[in-house]
Amino acid sequence: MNYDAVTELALSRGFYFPSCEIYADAQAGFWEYGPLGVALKNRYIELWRRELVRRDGMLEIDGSQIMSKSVFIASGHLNSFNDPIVRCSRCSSVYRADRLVGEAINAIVPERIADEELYALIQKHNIRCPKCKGELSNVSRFNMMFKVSIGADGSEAYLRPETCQSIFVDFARLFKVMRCKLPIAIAQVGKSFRNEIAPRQSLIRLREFYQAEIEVFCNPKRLDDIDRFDEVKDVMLRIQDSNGMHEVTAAGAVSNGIIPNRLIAYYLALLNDFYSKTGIDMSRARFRKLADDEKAFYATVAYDFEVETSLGWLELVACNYRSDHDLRGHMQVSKENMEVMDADYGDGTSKVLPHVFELSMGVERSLYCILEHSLYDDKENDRLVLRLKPYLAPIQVGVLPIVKKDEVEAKAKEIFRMLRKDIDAFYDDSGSIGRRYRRLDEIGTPYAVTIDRQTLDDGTVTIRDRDTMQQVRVRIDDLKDELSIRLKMP
RNA sequence: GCGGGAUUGGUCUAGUGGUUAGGAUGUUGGCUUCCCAAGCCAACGGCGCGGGUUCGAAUCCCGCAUCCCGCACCA
Repeated sequence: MNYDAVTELALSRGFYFPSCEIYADAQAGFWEYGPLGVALKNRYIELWRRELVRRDGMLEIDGSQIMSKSVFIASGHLNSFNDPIVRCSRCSSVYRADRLVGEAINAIVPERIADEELYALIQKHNIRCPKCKGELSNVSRFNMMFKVSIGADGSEAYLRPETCQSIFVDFARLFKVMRCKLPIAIAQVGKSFRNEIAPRQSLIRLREFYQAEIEVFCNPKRLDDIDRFDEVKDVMLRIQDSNGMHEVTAAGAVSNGIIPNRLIAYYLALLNDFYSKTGIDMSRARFRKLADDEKAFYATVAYDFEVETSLGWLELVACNYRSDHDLRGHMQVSKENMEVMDADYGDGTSKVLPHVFELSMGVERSLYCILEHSLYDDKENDRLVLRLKPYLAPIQVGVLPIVKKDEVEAKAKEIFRMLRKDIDAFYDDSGSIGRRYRRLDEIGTPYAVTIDRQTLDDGTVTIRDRDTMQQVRVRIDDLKDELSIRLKMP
């Protein structure tokens, strides 16, 4: 299905909708999760915990969203998480100053060039607005972080632009108190904030959004020494690099150099396993190796996990080898030692400043892809079906009396009460049975339990399967078990 | 941020200055109904915000905001 269909479903059934929408000064880039959306998100996160955090023995933390200025001096965000821009004084078009100059003088402009130098170049070469030939303003900076002031004296701080900085800041303590050994992964799911110039497309580019990030701390000399690699060596990965698309096993990708080491291959494989269980069509997904000019300022090697949608290829997860960029930065600014002890591998030292490989996941984008890949227009049966994996469905089972008559209704309510504490169940007795099935189909409810006259005679009910519309009859005594089996996480 | 288009019940939409603002769908209640959006009755619910023009504005003009498309930007 396409973006419009997903958006209409989201609005009409309360998966998500614009924030502050009753006010005219509502800002773009902020969206709310409704009841179905938050349930879907929670189940998605639970699958993430299962397939990544627990599977790999990661530590999970939950850090502050507001962090002090020093954090972002150390991380480089105050200097690098902003773009030099110039504005045309006539048509007020805005351009990236470094790129404009680079194109005009046909040379590469260094990343760390000062604004004054950039402006000097603009004047020296008489660079004008590409659109209207108007004069360009002074170079200014647009920082993507939201600044906040704390307390009565208004101390400067920032909303975190990525969740991972808490992990780096907390690393030294966590390593000690959790008795860690390299390699160790630390995970966090939470909100991040970026002051995007042009938020677009509902959940795709937000100013406030959830990230689920994993930072793997490792000894840079031991990147091929991963005990658990055998678990994933046969996982098939689709990897695109400058030589084209490769469909290879994790082990094959390492041996022929498509992936530089086993550590990266191992975590890409875990991520692949996770996404293959979300219901995203993996034949429309790939890991794309980024070229040097696409990478973030801190990355030395980067793969994006991308999924094809009606909006084109969407980046869901940035997988960056950040080397020691972050720990080194925090070590220098805070004077806190971030080195840890590892085994002595024969070079006479066991002290190491860990390197980091990260999996930085955009939660909203992932949920959007799941919705788009799951939504199906079943023309044969004249219905819209959200074919979510049962374990991700916001409402897991509908409980429906076949007719609204005293005895059947009472029995149905009794069964609903029996289920509701263990299973996300929804009771519905309004309208015809077909209409109620359709409503459940549209929000992705995988099963419907129907109570009919036979229930009163022999204590059985039917379970209807959303995708096949087939029904099986089970005893009420077995119902909870029957449903639990079907709803189990994979 | 630039250019273009758009904004009417929860959702989709008709409406070129005077309409009781229409329909579909939905929701609620009732009747009917024992398996896939059936039918009947009733009810609920709307012109993005702010200015202006006009005797009169959903409709014309200006500003703002949001949404969509393209450009630019994007960890």
